This record gives sequence, C-alpha cells and structure tokens, in this order.
Amino acid sequence: MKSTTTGDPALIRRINTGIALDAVLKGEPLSRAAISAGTGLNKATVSSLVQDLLDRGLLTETGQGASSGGRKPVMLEFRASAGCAIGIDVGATYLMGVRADLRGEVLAELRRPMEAAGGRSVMEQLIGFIEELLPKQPPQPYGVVGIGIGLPGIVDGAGSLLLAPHMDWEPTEVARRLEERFGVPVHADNEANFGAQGERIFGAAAGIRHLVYVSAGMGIGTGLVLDGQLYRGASGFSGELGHLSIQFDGPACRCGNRGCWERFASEQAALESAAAIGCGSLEELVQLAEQGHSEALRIWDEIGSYLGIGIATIINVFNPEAVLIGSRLSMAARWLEPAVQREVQARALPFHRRQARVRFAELGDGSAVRGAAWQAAEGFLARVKAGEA
Amino acid sequence: MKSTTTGDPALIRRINTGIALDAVLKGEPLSRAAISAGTGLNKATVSSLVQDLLDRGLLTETGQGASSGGRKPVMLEFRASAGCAIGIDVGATYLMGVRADLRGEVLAELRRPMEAAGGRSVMEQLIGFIEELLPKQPPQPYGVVGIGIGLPGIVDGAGSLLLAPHMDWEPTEVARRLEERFGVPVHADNEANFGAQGERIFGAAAGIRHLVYVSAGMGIGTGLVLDGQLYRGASGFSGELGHLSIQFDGPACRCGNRGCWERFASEQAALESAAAIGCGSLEELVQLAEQGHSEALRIWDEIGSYLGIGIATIINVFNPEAVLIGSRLSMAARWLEPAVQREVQARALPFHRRQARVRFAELGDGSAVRGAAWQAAEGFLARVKAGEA
DNA sequence: CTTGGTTTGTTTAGTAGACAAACGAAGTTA
DNA sequence: TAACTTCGTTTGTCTACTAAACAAACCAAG
Repeated sequence: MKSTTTGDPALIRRINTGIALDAVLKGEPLSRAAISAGTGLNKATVSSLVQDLLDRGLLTETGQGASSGGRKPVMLEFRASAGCAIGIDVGATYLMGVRADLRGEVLAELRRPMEAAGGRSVMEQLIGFIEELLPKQPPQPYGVVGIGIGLPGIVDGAGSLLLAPHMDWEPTEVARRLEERFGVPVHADNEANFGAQGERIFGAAAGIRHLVYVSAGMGIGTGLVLDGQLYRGASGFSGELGHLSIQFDGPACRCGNRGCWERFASEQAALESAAAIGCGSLEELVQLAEQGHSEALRIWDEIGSYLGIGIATIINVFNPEAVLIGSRLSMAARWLEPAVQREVQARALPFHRRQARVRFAELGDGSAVRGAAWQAAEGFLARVKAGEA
Repeated sequence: MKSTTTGDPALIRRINTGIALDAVLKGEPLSRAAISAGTGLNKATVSSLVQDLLDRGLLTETGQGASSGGRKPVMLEFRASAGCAIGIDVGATYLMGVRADLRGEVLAELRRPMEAAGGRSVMEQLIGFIEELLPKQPPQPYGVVGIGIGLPGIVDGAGSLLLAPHMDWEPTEVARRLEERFGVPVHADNEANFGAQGERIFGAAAGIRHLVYVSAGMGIGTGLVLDGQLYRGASGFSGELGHLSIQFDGPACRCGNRGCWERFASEQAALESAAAIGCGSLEELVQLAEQGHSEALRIWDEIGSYLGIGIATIINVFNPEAVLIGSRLSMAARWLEPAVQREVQARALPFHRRQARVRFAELGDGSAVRGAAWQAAEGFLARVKAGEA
C-alpha cells in the first residue's frame, strides 16, 4: 500500500532529466552551459544528463553556436523525429487524422466521410483509417509513441465511449481495444477536450492556464483547462456545458432538464431557424448572410446572442482567461461575433469580464486532431520523464 | 531564472519527511516499522526521519504498542500541540473565531456581533478580536503558526478584499495588514471557500475530492474544491455562482445580468416572499413552517425548488461528488430538502446525478471558521514539508 | 602572431542521503 | 528454557549531485 512515490536517487535523476529536457524544449537551440545557467543545475550534472538524452536519441547536437567571447557552444535540439504520434478526430459524419512528430507538428493528414450506415462498423473504419496514417518506415528509435482519439460524446476516465448522442455507436471500450490492436498507449477523450488542448498549444490560446473551449457543432461540447490542466469531473468525464440551463422554465430537452443552452445556440438550433427560410445547411446560411439576406443575418445574430448568454455564465462561473468558440459554428464567426460580444459585455461580472477574452478558434476544425496528436506525444514525454521510456 | 526546484539530496529528504509525516497523520498511532511497511521507505531511513521530526517537536513517542509476536513497537503520534492556529469568520453582522491545534481541533471559541456603524472600523474590531483569541502562553515550540480569515466578499489571490456587497467595507489588503500586525502567515479568502474546506475535512464531505459548497446566506457564495484543491479562477478569486443565470430573460440583477440564481434562492429571496405574510426573519419563517403554516411551507418549497434548479446546473457543469448547502438557509434543511432533491432528480444528467450527493452542511454556521483554522495549520505543515519550518 | 582573458564542457574528489544486511534488544510461543 | 519474531539501530555500499580544477577553443588587443 505505497502511499506516494518515495524519494530516492533515481527520483532525483528523473526530476533533473525532466528539467533539462524541458529547458531544451522551451529554449532550443540551447548549449549545455545555457541549460546549466537557466536551470540552476551544475554544469557537470547537465553534461551527464545531456549525454543520457543523446544516447536515448531524444536530443541531437546541431553544430556550434556563436561565441560570446570564448569557446563556441555546442547547440542541442530536441529530436522531434525520434518518434511520431497519431491524432484522430472522430466526427459524427467524418474521420479526420494527422501523423505528427514528437513536438506535435503535422507530418501527414487524412480526412474522409464516414461510410453510410449498413457498411463497416465505426470501429472497423477507425482501425482502417489509423492503419493508413501509420508511417511506412517507423521513425527511430521510438516508432509510433501513442494515439490520441477525440470522440463526439461522453468518454470516461478509461477512454471508453459511454454515450454518443449524434451517431449510431454503442458504448465501446475504444482506448482498450485500440491499445490491444496497435500495442501503443491510446488516449481517448471527448473531442472538445482535445480541441481545448490544440488551441492552447498551437492556436489562439497559447500559454493560457484557464481556458474554456466551446465546441459548437450539432450539440455543444466543452473542454475545460483549469490551472493548466484538463478538468475531468469526479467520474472522469468532463462537464456537459451544452446542458447548462439558461432558462429554467424553457423548453424541455431530451436530457430531462429544461432550457438547455444547446437548444438555443447549436448548429441544430441554427438549422431549425433556417428551415423557415428554406435553407438546409450551415454553409448555405453563411452564403445567404454574405449576400446580405436580412433574415439570415437575423438568425446569426440570434444564435450569437444565445452563445453570448451562455458564455457570460461560463465566465462568471469559471473566471477563465479565455473562452474560445470552435467547431462548425466558427465558420460564421464574422456574423456571430458582434452579438456574442454584446451579450458578454452586458452580462458577465465586471471583475471577470475584464479578465476574459472571447474569441473564435484559430485552428478551425483542426483544433481537436492537433490536440489529440499533441496529447499522445506529450504522454510519451511524460513517460520519458517518469523513467518509463 | 530558475525554472523549477532542481532535484538534489535535500529535496529527497524533504519529500520523504513529508511522506513519513503524512503516514503518521493518517494512521496514528504508528510505529517506525509500520511507517516503513506502509510507505515503502527503508527502516533505517524511517528511523532517521523520525528522529528529525522528534527533535523538531512535531512527533512524540507515546509508549509501547501491542506486540505481534516479537519486540513491542514504540508508538508515534503527531504533536498537534506543538503550535496553534487561529480561524476567523467575518460575517456581515458578526465576528466568529476559534483557536485550534495543528490538527484543526478547536481549543477555544469566541463570537460577537459586529459593532454598530460609527464605532471602530471593521479592521480595528478584527484586530482586537484576534488578540483576544491568541493564547496567553504560546505553545512550544512553534507558537501561533498562522491565521485564516474568511471574508464575506470577493477576495483576490493576495488576500485582499475587493468587494463586500453586504457590508460597509472599503477594499482592504486584509492579509498583508494582519501579517504585518501579527508577524505570522495570514490566509484570507472568501468565506465559502473556507466553508468548503471545513466540511471536507471535518464535516459532511470527508475525503471528497470534487466538492461544491453552496453558502446560501443573504446572497449565494460558493466554494469549489476541484481535484482535491480549492479552485480560484484566473484572477485568483473564485467563481461567483450566485450570479449564475438560471433565466436569461428574467429580472435584472444589480450585477448587470438577468435571472441570477441568488435572486431566486437566497435569504433575501425568502424574506421578500415572507414579507407578504407579515413575516420578517428566517427564524420566524422556520417557526411558521413548524406550526404547519401552509403559505410558509409553500415559500420554503419554492426556495428549495430554485436551490435545486441551480444545483442541477452546477452538477451538470462540474460533475462533483457532493454538493453541500451551508450557511443561514441550512437552518430550514427539513423543509427545503424535498424540493431540492426533486428538482435535482428531474434536471441533472443521469450520468452525473448518480455520482453526486446533495446534502446540507454538518458543521452548520461553523464550517468557515473550522476551515479557516485548518487552512492556517495546513499552511504550516506545508511549510514544514517544504523545508521552511 | 603572440598573449591574456573568457567561455565551454569534462574530469576528479567530496558529500548527502537512501538502501541492504547484519545485529542486539525485547517479546512470544512451545 | 529454547526457538522464533519483531523492532529499531548500526554499518557499509551505492547513486547522483556539487564544487573546483582543468583542457580546449575562441576572441581581441597589442
């Protein structure tokens, strides 16, 4: 019944290995001397740690840097090509995936529509899709270090999909089954959680520690980054902010509650309004707005208002630094934004409003795949630092 | 520009000291051999660590335990009397305080109404109140190790009161000024945050890692414990769940938003309804309910419904293990509870509902003082483990 | 083109602290 | 009483960090 990891010399080594590696990741290219100065570790210690990391193929020497009056430093860089990570976004109607290096930079990309019902199961399609993304020649020495899978539904802490409201998918142990199939760690999580990570690392929320990512698609999903890390509730799956009620006596939702936010502010809500003017898709509604169609503009303004109303509540509750709106609805950012900002200005508490920026996602519909791939790579680095790889 | 604490033998020593101390705190009385077995630390290491802690007065040997077939073990206990901590709850109309030992157990208690306007300032009263709580003979060897102050308003990360809606108090650097005055660390925070801690450690939420504490008084304040620790938003002050909107087109609130929860479910809301039946205080309204007064029962049911509506949203958003209702309204727990549970059952998502328990606070109006004192003591222990004391 | 000062990175010696094993003291059971 | 357990300490070994010394590499000024 070990309570915590007990401290011994090996722990020191692991800690310092992590510190050195992080230093290079943040400030590359970097010399041994610079690492020592930046971290407080002794020069000798840094030399030893760097030698280990070179031997493990995680760093490379990339030649000499500029002298600052004495011997030229040997510059070190992280070897992002020592392995690769796979990131997948499973949408209700599409599959999207990337192969990325250990830094999360995209090496290959693939997307395709989901096959019509009656054909192969979603799981079979997913496995085939991943196989196509795998590298022909596995990178040395680590090969594929992990797979991240964003799913459109409720996912528990073990990476099992429990509920997928907008698609035909039974509860499935996605992570476990893929781990068995491919023999590498699999991180399965809600697509919005990965979207939040993607934007935080590569997109509009760089370096932000308190972030709410609103994935406005058919329904509304959310990814919460609190204090720099993904928040999962007590059960391991994240808050369902789509079912935040904004009107306690409003229309009943299939979840049992009344006046749920996603009934007012999702793609579905937009399509319902759009039907009245004979318009059947978001793309069409965007086009009408571009042509100045007044009713279309009114619909976007209305959806934007409701988005803003919910976001104001989110700001009051979480006091985040940023709220990012992503997924399908972000294609109409231009027409939604004024209404969103108007409601947030009017409704959020002054103290919190001053802090929070409300923006649209920068990576568009790519936030989730990028985040998923990054998570897989990051998991590998965490294992390295923990001495498991 | 040191990035992190670098790993060296002293760090290991601190880590292991913390592990040993925690083992005793959780399982006392405990022998050295039992600590070794329970933590995985070597017997020799434990002996050395325990000797240090004995020398520092943090542990005592309390005689021999029962043999299990060999030499009798020497039992060790945490010396909670090595210092003491002060906890204060500043209410809008009262002051309440305790002196506690290092485990947070109450040694002395004091409460008094706030002086009428025109007399001494709140700060002056507070300082005098603390002075009365200080021990005549400071406990050896650490004396007063810290002060925790729960405040009825928005408090930032530095312990400054920014806004106190229900009382006459300018923005004040409470923590800094008291630290200067008393020369010990001061933790100032929102009263609801300490209430959450109090219930988590000593009350109805023992050991729960995801907790929302709803302090239902004149307004509604909340304390959020996420993943075992207090959540403070980006600005350092906690979410204002009282201004969670439950009806986007509802009545305007002074905060600028519409349909704020605390307009429906606070003491103030209850009093507004009660005025119609000529009733002027919560206590009176409780009494009427006890006598079976039907209109009074209806009012409690209504307030309970609104409480439940907000709590259902909170459950959907945070997916906590427990929601605790504390402060003044908890005196009517008996009449509120059915309505609260009814709405939560009807509105919270099935997945989350199964997880979350909704209860009333166990420590009554004492949650916050207890939590404040515990926080001060805990801060001391954290400093011990960090090697600063 | 030499000389002096600087910077980089390695080598060497010393130290803190954990662990394993052996041991004496104190108990229990047969 | 003898044999076996358990507790806690002592002793020696090992790991990994630090400080200091050092060699190599480099710049710049005379």
